[in-house]
Amino acid sequence: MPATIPPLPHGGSPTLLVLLGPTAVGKTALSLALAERLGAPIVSADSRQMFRGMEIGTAAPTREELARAPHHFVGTLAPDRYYSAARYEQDALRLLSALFRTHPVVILTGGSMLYLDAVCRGIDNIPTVDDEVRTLLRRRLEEEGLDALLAELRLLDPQYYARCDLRNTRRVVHALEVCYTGGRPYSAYCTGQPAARPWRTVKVGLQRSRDDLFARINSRAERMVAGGLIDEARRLSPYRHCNALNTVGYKEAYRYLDGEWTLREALDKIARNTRVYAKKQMTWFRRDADVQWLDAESATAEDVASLLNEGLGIRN
RNA sequence: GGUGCCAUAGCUCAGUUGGUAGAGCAACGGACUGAAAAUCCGUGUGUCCCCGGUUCGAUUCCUGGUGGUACCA
Repeated sequence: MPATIPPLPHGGSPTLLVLLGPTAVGKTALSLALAERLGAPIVSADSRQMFRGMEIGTAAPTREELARAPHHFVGTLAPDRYYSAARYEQDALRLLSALFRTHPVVILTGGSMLYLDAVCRGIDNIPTVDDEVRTLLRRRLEEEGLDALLAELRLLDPQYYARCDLRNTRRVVHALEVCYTGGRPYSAYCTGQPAARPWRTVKVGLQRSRDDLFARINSRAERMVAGGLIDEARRLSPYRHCNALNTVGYKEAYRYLDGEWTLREALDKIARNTRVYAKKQMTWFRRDADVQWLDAESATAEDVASLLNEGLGIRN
């Protein structure tokens, strides 16, 4: 429990303390120490830890860890539930407004890059795609191919066509879905303007040397498998085609359960794909100039807390 | 011990009728606006096992060696 609750920093404005970094860097441990030091609740920004029953494969906080501070958005969704970054933004904003009524500081921690951005900067207001439109476009993609859809996108939204990754089927289809659902070009909804937030945001990133991080990822993969990841995947197999299970760790576990890979092969791939994921996260985080980086090996809750009092942070 | 086959990128392998070489995976870099642990894009990093020989030129052909592998003893 918190020894002292520090005075409201920055003239009393509520502060969202964002603790980010690649997977396995050590966010959970530091977030708990911080929560205790600041008396702050923890809001998870992890697109996979939100689902129930995926504790081992997502390295979710344990029962003991959860007991050390109030947590939100951990294990709250059924695995077959549709979810998205935009829904997360809405859910998180609602939650944060409530939490700030009683807490001067709230900790937002996780590695889901788009989820963090959704809270910090916002996602433009894009219409929700009709199921009918979605089904139709998927069928047309199969029957007519990507080129036909590209030609259509070029006509309907030349602006997006010009900057779109034309090989990325998912993006092309989504842009068309929005065009048809909203009756306006997809790019018309993309303002790129950061949303205003009624709180101060301080972003702290945790860093480790690549060798160090990769060694932690490798040994964590071993521990997951030893700790029952395969059984967990087996229990979740009714949902294996849901997006929740389109996740590093489970995909490889199913290849093993299907007899395609040995356990050793699956384990090696889990470690490897987790390393690839971590690199992708670092690529994303690196370009964010608002992040203040700390060395994960030596950073203490005290170090992070002191950043709060320096008046640094982003005000939208 | 004998005979055959193999030795090329970090790994699995392709290829060069003799003109110093490429795929997949990994690695490295990047993109990212309602599926984001998702989806997609870019980059070849090499004593072509070693010593000789033939040749204008050998990773490629030939002698020998080393290592591996299969079969026969």
